[in-house]
Amino acid sequence: MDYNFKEIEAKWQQYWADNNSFKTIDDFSKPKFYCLDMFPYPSGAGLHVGHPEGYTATDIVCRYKRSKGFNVLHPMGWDAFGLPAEQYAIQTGTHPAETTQKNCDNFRRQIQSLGLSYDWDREINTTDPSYFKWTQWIFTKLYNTWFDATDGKGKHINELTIPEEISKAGKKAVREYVDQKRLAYYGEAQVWYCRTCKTVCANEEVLNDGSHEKCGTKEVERRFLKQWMLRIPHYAERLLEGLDDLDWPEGVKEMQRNWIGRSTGAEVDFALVGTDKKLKVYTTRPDTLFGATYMVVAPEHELVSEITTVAQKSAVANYINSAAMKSELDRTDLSKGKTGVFTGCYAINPINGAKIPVWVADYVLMGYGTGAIMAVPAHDHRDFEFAQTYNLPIVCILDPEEGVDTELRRKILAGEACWSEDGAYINSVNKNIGIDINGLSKEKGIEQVTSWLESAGLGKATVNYKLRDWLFSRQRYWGEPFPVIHWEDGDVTLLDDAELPLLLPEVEKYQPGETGESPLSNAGEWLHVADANGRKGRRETNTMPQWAGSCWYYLRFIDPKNDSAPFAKAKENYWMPVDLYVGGAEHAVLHLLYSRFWHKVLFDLGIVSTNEPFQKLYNQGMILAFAYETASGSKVPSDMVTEKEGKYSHNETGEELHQIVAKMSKSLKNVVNPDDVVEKFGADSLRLYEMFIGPLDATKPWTENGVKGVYNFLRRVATFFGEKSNLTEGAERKETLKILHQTIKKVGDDVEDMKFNTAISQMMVFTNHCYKVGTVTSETANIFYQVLAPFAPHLAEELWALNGNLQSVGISSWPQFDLACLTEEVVEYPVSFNGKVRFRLELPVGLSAKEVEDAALKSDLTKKWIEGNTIVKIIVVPGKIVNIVLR
RNA sequence: GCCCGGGUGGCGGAAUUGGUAGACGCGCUGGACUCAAAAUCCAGUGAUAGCAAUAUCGUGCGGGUUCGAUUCCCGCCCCGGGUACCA
Repeated sequence: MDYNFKEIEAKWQQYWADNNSFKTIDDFSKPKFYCLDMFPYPSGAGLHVGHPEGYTATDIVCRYKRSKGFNVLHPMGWDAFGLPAEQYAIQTGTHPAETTQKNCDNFRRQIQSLGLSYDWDREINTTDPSYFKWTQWIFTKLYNTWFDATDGKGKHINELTIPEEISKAGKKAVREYVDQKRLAYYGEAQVWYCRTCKTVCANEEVLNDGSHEKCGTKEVERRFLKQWMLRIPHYAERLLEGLDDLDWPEGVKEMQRNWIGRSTGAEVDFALVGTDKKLKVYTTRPDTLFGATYMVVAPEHELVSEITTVAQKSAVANYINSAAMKSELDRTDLSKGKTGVFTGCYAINPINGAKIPVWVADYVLMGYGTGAIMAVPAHDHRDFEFAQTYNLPIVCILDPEEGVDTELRRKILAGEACWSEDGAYINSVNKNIGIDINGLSKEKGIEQVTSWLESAGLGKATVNYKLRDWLFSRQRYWGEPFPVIHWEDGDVTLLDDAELPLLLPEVEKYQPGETGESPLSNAGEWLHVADANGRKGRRETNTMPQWAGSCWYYLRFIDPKNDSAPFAKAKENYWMPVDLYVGGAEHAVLHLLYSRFWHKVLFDLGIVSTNEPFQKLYNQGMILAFAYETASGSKVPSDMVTEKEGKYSHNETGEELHQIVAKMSKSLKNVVNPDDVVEKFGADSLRLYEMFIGPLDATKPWTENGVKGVYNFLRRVATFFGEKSNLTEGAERKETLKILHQTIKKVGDDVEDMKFNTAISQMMVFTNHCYKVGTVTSETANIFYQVLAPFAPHLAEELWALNGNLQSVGISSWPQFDLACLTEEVVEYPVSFNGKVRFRLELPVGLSAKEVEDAALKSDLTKKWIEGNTIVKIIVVPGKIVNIVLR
């Protein structure tokens, strides 16, 4: 048989479509397997070879699981809100929905051409009103939820007890109180704003030199704007704990832990001299209180203006101004050194009564802890650097003892060097208050000082997180509108469920408004509303960020057409959690943290039945390409490169180039389009190569010769098994049976372990064997097709049908391997002398160690190797190796 | 700086409760077929020495444990990713 992949693939794709082969039925009696791909943003560029990598892997797992009797949910959809379609709209006036539709159609066509077994009846699109209706609905749930810290659980806002003094203070006070508790709130936030683009931009879009990545101008400034925020830090502890039981790559879990950034320490109050105010600091090292020689507050700290003395007023004001002008990147640039200014105010160190100066410096950040610190320069590198710059006292209270060399220790004790590790306390006694931690180690010190602070009412043990409120609004057109109305009297209300979805208005221009307002502020008719009493209101004009739609899409796949609920409870109960989630590592934190957060809120509200959404996560590695660069490091496009005997040179200059691995890029002309690969080698070859190129989680370069290699394999399969005379009836050769059953076992095990590359190599070994022996039985062939089917489904179906099977290979059961076929009769023992293998000895299987030893000693070859030496010891590992130690 | 990955032939990669290093594929070399080429099929292919049998070396570097180390331990080097004044 010729390997006519075009014909074969078209035929079977049609067959699967006609027979609804991949339709998932909600049959609750079967064991379920929910296998999810991170759904793509349908860009205008179409599919990249990186997309089918993950999709093929999950497809193989799904086809395998189906043949093992599982009810498999394997859906696909589009994360289709996003900036590119909107920018295209600004340039051309094309409605983003139109662009999106076109791109989705193209993505769908490309994905379908790969023979992936998705249930297309469950396709979803985040921009579809029937989808974002429920995104808006979930937003209203977040808005109407508060976090009860006592129970560690989110609850409906109706369950919030209003303190009596608040209710007495009137309606406005009550509303403010409640708003402070909601998981979603509308508040002032400091954001980046680009005057050229007339829009806020993300931190990542502002480059090192203070210019805006998108337009290149330096018209970027910080603005305070009212924005929607989500109180994700309330779930910090839950998000942290939840990680422990997840089957995720350790690296991803670690990144989430770092992002959440839990630290334990204490809050300590310092009295301010000459005022009745207190300055509250957060520290992880309350034990070093004796070494606190000054304090620092962030420039934005509310007390700054109050505590600054008249003499220091202008210096402080200047400093605050210049700090405000600095970009975040300047401010956090460690190489630039620390700056600050004295406020003129002093505080009292509660542990020893010392009067210490209060400074303002921008190395202290308002957003973490209390925005103020006690500085312990002897034992904190940042404080040390600052103290050196401004000649502030450095008092060592922790002796490193034997931990360092004598010179360094001398410096540390003299306050000339900084020591942040453990040691033994010195100078840490205050008899008046009964504190003496001298000689203790760090752990004990922290414990004792903290309990003293608590008993003295000066502070308390505190847990802090780096995780911040999530800025949840964008000044964009192409996003989910917030179902929110701002009324003229200052009231804010949400639409009723019955009024959802709130659709996007048609607008004439997609350009943002003049004052940092979203393009929706141009939509006059949509914008202005009035209630029954004639009260006027204005709709929220910001839209939700792209994360919103992807936060819960895995739930919608369960019941995508439900229009009375986001999903039916019974179905959710059956399908959740997701058993396998595959996608790129770039979502290690944001998407995966955001959706875990939403999921936990929904769990608390009784809307979902599992505490976590994704039980097992697997990150596919990136697919890169070879690129070429000159000795000086400049890159050369692939079409300018000539290869000769493993050396590369420039077509025109003849300069020698060396091969590197880099991201595919248009400028390097090394982008691979999956369409071209399918056209040239077929979908099965593309699928197989995506898996054979290397381990799924590794970063690896694409090579066309590699595709040829797997194409060659498939062609050899088609040629061998397509030839009727190669298939016989009757009993199979023993050796063929052995390799066949090895293959069944290895491929099955490897699929379970996501080791697809070695599964394929085993199938190659089997095929090479078939060529060697010339014929196999048709039963052997059938079994091989079943093993091949998850990987190269089109070819497997074709051969399966050719062999007389009437139903799809996809509905057959995974073959059982027979242990009896795998057992060897002889073992080839490597015999080594002093660890070096010298020869091999064939022995019957199942001999005892003693029998193996005797047999080895009897061999003439052994005698030869022993000659002139004495045997010290003989090690026999039955079934593995013989090692004879000589002297 | 800190955290997490990873270093194995010319290349992508196999093999770890410590037990024959280099499966499978690419590339390369030789042969068959062909007027020739492509395609295909067959054989070889870690390095060095040798006609060969064979020997020595060999999993980033330096040590250690062991009968035996790619695998375990200690100390380094290099590459990739994440993060960054979080007190």
